Amino acid sequence: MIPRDVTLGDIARALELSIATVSRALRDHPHISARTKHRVRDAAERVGYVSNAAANTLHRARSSLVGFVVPDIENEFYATMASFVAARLAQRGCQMVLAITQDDPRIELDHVRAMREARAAAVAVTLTAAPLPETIRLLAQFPTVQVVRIADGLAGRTLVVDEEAAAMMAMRHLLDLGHRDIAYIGGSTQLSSGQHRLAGYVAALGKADIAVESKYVALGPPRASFARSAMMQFAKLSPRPTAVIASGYELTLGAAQCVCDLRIRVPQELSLIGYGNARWSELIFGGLTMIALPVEDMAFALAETLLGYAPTVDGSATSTVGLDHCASQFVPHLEVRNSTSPLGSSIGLSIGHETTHAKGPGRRTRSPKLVSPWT
Amino acid sequence: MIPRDVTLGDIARALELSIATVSRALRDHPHISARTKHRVRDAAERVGYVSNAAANTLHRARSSLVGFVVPDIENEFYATMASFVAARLAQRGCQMVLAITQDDPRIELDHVRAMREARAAAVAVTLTAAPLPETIRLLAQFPTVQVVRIADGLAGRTLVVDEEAAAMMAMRHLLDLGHRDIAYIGGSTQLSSGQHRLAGYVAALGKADIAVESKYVALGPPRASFARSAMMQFAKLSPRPTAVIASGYELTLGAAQCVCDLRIRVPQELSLIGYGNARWSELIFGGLTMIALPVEDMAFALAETLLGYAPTVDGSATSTVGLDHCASQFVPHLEVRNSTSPLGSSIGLSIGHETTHAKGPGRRTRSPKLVSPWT
DNA sequence: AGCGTTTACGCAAGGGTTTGCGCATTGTTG
DNA sequence: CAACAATGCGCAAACCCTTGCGTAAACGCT
Repeated sequence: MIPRDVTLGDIARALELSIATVSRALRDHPHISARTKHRVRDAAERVGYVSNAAANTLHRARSSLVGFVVPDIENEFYATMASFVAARLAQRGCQMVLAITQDDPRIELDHVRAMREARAAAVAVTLTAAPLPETIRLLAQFPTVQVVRIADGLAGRTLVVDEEAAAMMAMRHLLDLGHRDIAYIGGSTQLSSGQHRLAGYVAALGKADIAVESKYVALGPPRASFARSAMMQFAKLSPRPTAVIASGYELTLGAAQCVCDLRIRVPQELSLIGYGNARWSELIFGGLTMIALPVEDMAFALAETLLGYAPTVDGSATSTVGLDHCASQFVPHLEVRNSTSPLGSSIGLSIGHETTHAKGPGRRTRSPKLVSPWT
Repeated sequence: MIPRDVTLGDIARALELSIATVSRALRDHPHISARTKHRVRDAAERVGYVSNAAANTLHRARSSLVGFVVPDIENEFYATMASFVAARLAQRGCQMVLAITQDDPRIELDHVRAMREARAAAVAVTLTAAPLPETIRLLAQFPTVQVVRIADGLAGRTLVVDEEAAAMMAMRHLLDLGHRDIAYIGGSTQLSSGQHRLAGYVAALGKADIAVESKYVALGPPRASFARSAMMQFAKLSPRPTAVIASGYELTLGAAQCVCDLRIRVPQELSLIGYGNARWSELIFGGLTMIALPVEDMAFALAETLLGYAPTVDGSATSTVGLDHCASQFVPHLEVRNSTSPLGSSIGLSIGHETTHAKGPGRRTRSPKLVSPWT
């Protein structure tokens, strides 16, 4: 710990070789004899040599770090993405550094600056609603890929979701079930994602010739607390909505909390659709119908893209191959479960509405058995 | 992007100053005139200078990076910890780099090695069940703090939970409710945490003069899938357990999944206690009784400890102050909700068992209102 | 023997920053 | 007025590694 780190020089001295030779031996340079390589590696192992990443970074003016800037790691979507991407990058000798902005532009800037200082090889970002100009300026200085949310004025690849289609899909499902009074809880329209999701909601209503009632639309920060209070408002409305779409992870959580607090029976009294890839979605309300994102595909695409930008450490050619396979725009699908039912069907759990756009196998959608096999 | 990064030298040349002066001006060194400082800062701003972290790290032989090695970021406990710690560290100019091991010792080693190469200032780890010797050797080379799980043979601070007390607390709750056939799903006893939790289970049974039935104990990898199959096994038992404790985040998730799949009614047919800080715990089964950890306290302690090791960037004295306030061993508490009920009370939701060890205000424990205010 | 080629290694530059020390210039005191 | 402190700044070393180029030996060939 306190003892100075062992350097190439130390090994060189011990073996009476030059630093250059030691360096090359460790990097498996062709022009070094097998015997020397062996001696060097052996010595390195013995003295516990560990290369100095800083010196490397300094030399080649860029590090092998890759940044991932997310608003919130407790959101399972980002957690999964981060997890997956980090694993993939690690395989190729890149470290992912995760930055959490809490949707605060100041914090965001600090993180981006830090990545810049670290000479990160590339960075993936899900920007805050109103990024500071400085943030954009800094981001422009390295290969950037924007995830989910996109800001204009920033070049580079983008990985987005067809939010509008997603929202329309959910709406279509509800409309098919006969719902007309459908409320919507969404993130701020300053977010590109929030904007498009709302657009989908509006478009779907338009198509069905239903007017958009502003009292049925709640837009705000993507926090559970906001969704909770929005839901409370809906509960007080006179022609009460018969269905609600919460279009965000936190928003879904908040809406669910409120529903639980108020002991609203789902789907008998209210059909509810959530958004995101929460693992708990199948556990509540006998299964919460969700707008689900293809996280794995997206994570794969993101990882490959980032690897394309990163310095190829192990010499393997920059495999841009994967990039062609994966799209830039991903389409979500609706996981129909039991939190949505035909309007007016107050007869316990509803059945027969699995004919919709659900792509995945419906096996996890539970049938309305009443007798538990447990007893 | 391609244009070479601007360096101190560039600024120096432009201003006809020496590099040293520019450096000092930016770091607010006392022996530089205000005028010069201003000129330098102005120029730096204008040309978009951003300091080279690698050069710094190289110079002072240690970076301002702090590592956090966790098994799984989708576990809300670690997500919250990471989130909190990262925020705190960022305030002090440290970057946290998150490493996810997936409980794989190989991956763990890779990450730890990378942190070593990056000359991280300190690292917090939640080790895998069987860390590679090399991993331990590397960890010994910097200030380490072990979180939740501890391995012997590794010095440094530890941040643990009184797992045994936690398990006993949960058991006590169930025993008080009249349960005798209590099953237990736990993580591998190779994990210090798994070991102590199990010890608590066993001890509580011993105190109550109940023999430990091996068929009621399932130990395995801390994965939801394991808990799920363990739960399946329990369901097949002849004297079926009337209560189950799942002692881990993933394990709780898995157990809950199984319960949902099997349509077991909770708490009427089975009392269930989970473990961790899942935000969804209040949403399922009308509220899942949980062994909850004081995450925030722990995160605070961790952050302060790490800051104590980190180089004080902004010159502020290494505030080891916080450290005295916070313990090394944290005591969990039981959040009693509605997934546990007295044995034999098949009368819907149970009431009146809020007299137990629940520390927090019981306000979120829902009363058995049957009529929803919604309708 | 002479020549070209391959193999094995060393020299030294360069990359950006920090910092101890030295050198002026200006201001202060005996 | 001399001695002295304070102020403001530059020189150069050090941090560790990579890599282009140079050198020297060994080898195969005519």
